Amino acid sequence: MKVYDYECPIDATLNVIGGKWKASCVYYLINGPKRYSELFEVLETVSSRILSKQLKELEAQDIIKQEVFPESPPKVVYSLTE
Amino acid sequence: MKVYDYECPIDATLNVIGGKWKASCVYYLINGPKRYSELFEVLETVSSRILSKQLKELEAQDIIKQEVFPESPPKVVYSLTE
DNA sequence: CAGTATCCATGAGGATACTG
DNA sequence: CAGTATCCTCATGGATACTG
Repeated sequence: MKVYDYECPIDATLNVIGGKWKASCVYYLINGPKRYSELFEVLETVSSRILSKQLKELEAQDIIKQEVFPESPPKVVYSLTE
Repeated sequence: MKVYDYECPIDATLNVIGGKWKASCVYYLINGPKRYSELFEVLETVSSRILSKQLKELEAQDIIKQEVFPESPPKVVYSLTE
């Protein structure tokens, strides 16, 4: 949870959960790891570009982590970090 | 705190504190009522239009309340609702 | 002092099609 | 399946000037 370098804790907080779908992603991942497609479905109106983007940002902030299974078709699972 | 009519609690939450300055306003008001100009100063880089707008929205959501003292120069005080 | 009026910039988010 | 590439829209926020 590297959210240092913020003068303001509120800034830090909103930067983490401020994205339109970020809080929801984290929320769903509380119940355990989910595949990309599962998140995509449960979010219903998100576009794949946006979901992908927000997941990456959450990952960059060490909120969630990604696991790639080199299969065909590919399988990518997201889960919360500890 | 009328935040009904939301299918999603996360939506409700971000709608309340999602504005760039809203959470900060609420934060400063925890220590007691503040005048418009006090909030304006402490926020430093907010423009008056935006501050005004976000305060109104917080008011509309019953998060804060406004008190106007009919003096000259005018005095307007904001505080958290209970 | 506490706003409003105007006008402007930006980027977050979205739709759709395509690919390894 | 899990994204990327392109292109687009619009809300949010901002700068500045003005006013009761």
